[in-house]
Amino acid sequence: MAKSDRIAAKTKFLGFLEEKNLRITAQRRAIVDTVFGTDQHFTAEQLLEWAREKDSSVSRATVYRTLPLLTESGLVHEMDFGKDYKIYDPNYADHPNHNHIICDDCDKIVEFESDRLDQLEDEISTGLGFKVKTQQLRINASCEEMKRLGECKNKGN
Amino acid sequence: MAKSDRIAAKTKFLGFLEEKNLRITAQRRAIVDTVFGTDQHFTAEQLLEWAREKDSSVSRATVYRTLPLLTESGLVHEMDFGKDYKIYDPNYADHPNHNHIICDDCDKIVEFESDRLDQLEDEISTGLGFKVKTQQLRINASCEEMKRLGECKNKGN
DNA sequence: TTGACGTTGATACTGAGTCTCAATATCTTC
DNA sequence: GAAGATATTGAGACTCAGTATCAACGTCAA
Repeated sequence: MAKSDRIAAKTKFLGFLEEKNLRITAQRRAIVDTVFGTDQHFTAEQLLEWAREKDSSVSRATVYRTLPLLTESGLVHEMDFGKDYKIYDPNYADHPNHNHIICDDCDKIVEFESDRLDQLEDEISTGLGFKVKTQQLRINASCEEMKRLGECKNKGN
Repeated sequence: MAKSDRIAAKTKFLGFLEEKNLRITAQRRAIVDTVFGTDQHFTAEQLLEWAREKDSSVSRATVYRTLPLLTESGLVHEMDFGKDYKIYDPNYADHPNHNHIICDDCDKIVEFESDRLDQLEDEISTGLGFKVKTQQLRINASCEEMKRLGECKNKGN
């Protein structure tokens, strides 16, 4: 995400708050600055830690209260990969329909989009009498190619 | 799952225990009977409750200890739909590659398989340098058709 | 029957996420 | 700028699925 996009995302979120008659507080600013100051996926606990570096008064409760606002605004995407925690993606606005391949060896997450996939999912769902609301394809894989290129760091177990 | 398949699954699991030099206990029998005595998806807590009806001595710990054995044996499939609990599917041996549509209104889960989908996933993954190990497509949807047929019971909230 | 050892239940614990509530900050109105 | 209505805050208690511990017990081969 380019720097201009980050500023745009931040502005959009502040607008979202205003629309809903929610207040712009120092803590929310710190959280939003953090979220749109990185391209990385993060967990709630990571966000808490990072946001506290900007404003030490940010509490766990506020982080957990702000995350649903961020996802509701459509700027951040919440993902559940079946670990014990959720993962958040700050690049959602740019890639709203992406899927994930997770390397079981190194935990690396790769995103991809596919119109053919979206189409097929739609077709199948409609055939079964459903209307797709959201969709999440998760592929667990081993990164053969990445290993060869030395990009896969095996977990030490 | 037909009754004969259930008995087969149970026998296979007992064989799996024997192979691994694990003991066949009354509690494991109760759990296995429960698992292969239903077609329904279930949670760990549900399994505990049901198994206790067969043998009141079954403890929560034993259920949680037996579930990984059941999934390791390949007879039961563990799924995480991003709720706060995992869901287990006792029909896995018969349909090892199925996907799920979840109705957001009534929590109903519908399974489906698609060769075209499997193929497409494989193609995309290979193109990105990965080798698929497992895959899980989850579609959250509203069951338009089911509502019309009166099969969707909206949650009361 | 014995004994090695796998398995058990009760219960304490973990950790992500939620709830509560009194204190505080924001923003609008004047 | 002050006041007031009310949204928001942090600390910490709480929830709940799942895990770890450990002494007592059950299984099964010999």
